[in-house]
Amino acid sequence: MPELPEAEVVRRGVDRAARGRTVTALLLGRDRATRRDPDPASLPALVTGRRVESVDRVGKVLVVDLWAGPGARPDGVERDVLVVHLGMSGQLRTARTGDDRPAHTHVVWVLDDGTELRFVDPRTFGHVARSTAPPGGRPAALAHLGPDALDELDPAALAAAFAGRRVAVKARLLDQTAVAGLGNIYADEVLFRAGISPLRAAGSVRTVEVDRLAAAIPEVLTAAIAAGGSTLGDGGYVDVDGRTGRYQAEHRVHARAGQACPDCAAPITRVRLGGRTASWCPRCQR
DNA sequence: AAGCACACCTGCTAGC
DNA sequence: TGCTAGCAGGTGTGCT
Repeated sequence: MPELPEAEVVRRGVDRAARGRTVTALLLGRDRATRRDPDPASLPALVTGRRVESVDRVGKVLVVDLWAGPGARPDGVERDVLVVHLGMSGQLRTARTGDDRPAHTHVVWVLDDGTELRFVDPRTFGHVARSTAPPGGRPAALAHLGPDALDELDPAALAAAFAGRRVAVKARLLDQTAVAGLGNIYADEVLFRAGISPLRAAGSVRTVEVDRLAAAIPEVLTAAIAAGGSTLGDGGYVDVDGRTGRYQAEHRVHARAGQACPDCAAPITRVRLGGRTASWCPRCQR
């Protein structure tokens, strides 16, 4: 479910709830949620007693920075972090300690103020794992990700990601090693706003088109964050307080096959592309 | 070696 | 009403 805007809305909620708090216990449920960690059994000992210094984001992945305290962390020290990937169906939810936990709660951070943070993930494509990060840098576990679509992408970086690639431009946008943060919803939306067909070979996109796309990406992502993200029909995405997003009302093409294009009124088409569904306007997008 | 299919899961919906 | 097939926001692996 969550793409960059949803991850960012969740990040802000986790930051509000957990930054500065000390973790008094880490409870692990289903093993699969920690399958990417080198030694899941030792995670509670690693995390318990640590203070949440910051909650960051790279692409769709959240980074919870933990410091053993008690004082401020000195500069220049390698950081222990937990990376949290929400996968298709993952949620992070805050609640009072003692409240009933929903089904599919796989990881619980018990905090020192009587609240807890829960990782809930029915489809179990998400995960929680430890990593380490250099001062001010990215965790080692996220080294493979390309530039963050909101914070690190510029026209030159996007052009470099496309150069010489014969793969469809939408598939390239979904490749997290090329650009980190776009998923199926926002890839459809940014291509529409840039007037580019999702089926075009990435390497065939001209400079002027790359520039339009590089401008559309932060515009769409910023607007989506401001609207609290996108919650599609199944209601799967909610923020830490259980609130749904509102950006789905602004979608121009995603999941609107058969409806009229908002710009030209031609019917929006859906095609199968790399095992996913792409929605686009064949008249506006060339 | 880029690009592709597939596996990994659960839940919901559309259709019979 | 009840069953089943198909589909869903993602990504790591292994094949060609």
